[in-house]
Amino acid sequence: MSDDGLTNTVAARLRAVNQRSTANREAIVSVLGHASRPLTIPEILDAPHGRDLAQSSVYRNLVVLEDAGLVRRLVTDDEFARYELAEDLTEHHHHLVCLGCGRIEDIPADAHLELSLQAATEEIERTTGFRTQHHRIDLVGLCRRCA
Amino acid sequence: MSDDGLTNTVAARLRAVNQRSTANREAIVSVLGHASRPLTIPEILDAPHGRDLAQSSVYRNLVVLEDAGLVRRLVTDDEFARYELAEDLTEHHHHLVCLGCGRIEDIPADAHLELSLQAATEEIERTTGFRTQHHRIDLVGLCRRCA
DNA sequence: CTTTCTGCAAACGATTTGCAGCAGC
DNA sequence: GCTGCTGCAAATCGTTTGCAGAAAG
Repeated sequence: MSDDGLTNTVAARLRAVNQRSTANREAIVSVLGHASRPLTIPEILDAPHGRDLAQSSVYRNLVVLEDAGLVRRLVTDDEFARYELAEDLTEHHHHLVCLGCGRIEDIPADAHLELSLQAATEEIERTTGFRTQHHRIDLVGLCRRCA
Repeated sequence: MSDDGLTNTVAARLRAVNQRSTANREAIVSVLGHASRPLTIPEILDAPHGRDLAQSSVYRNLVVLEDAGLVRRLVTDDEFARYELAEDLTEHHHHLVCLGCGRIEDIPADAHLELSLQAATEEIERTTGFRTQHHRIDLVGLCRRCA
């Protein structure tokens, strides 16, 4: 999505949940939109955005952005939560989790794998009554640099 | 694995990392071994084990048990971390994560899905240099009761 | 102008840690 | 008997929250 299209989507979805469109919120979405991986809050605070974000505002705004369906929160084994743009603003992807440096990288979803998972999901829903909303696939190991 | 076999494995792996075999540690492993899903620390404390575990000891012992390769720690979106027996003591499985009640249930791995994922993993390792140690697949949605 | 957002500083709560006494080996 | 485990209570630290002033609409 173009930066402009993204800006419009942000404004629209915030309005839809009765939240105001503010410079802080735009800045946070912009930072996430330019990353190829989920970011921690320290990383968001350190990223350049032409304005100094207060930590508490970032925490509060990420909750709002998540409610608005603009952002997804991930939790992993390390100390900080991580945030990425909602999948309908990016592309369906999975994650490589590095045990060495703690970094998480996005990886595009594989079509054949998605089909297998969809078949397995349907079988599970049939036998358990579970209603799937989305899935997560993570490969956990060591990235090239840490290997 | 039988309860006795498990007890021996626990003793052996603790010894291997220079840790003592204690009643608390056996009790924690036993509780996890009788659950069909990962448990939080409050759940472990509430489970009957014929002995009163101190919260701090449970936290400390779970770290030791994880080091010994007996237990795996999971983190999800809710407030508490969850613990389950290491996969070589159970069977390879994936998780159903319920957004309603927060519960996580084990689900056996599907052979065809595993093959697809293995193929995708090899391709990813080839192109990125990532070294996979294990993977996670979660279905996130609502369980039968919460649907 | 009114309502909501922001930044600061204080509160919260899951997890970790210091310490003195008890248990594994 | 040493050494390391246990329980208690206090500390830690990522995250949340109360409040007074600033910005969105």
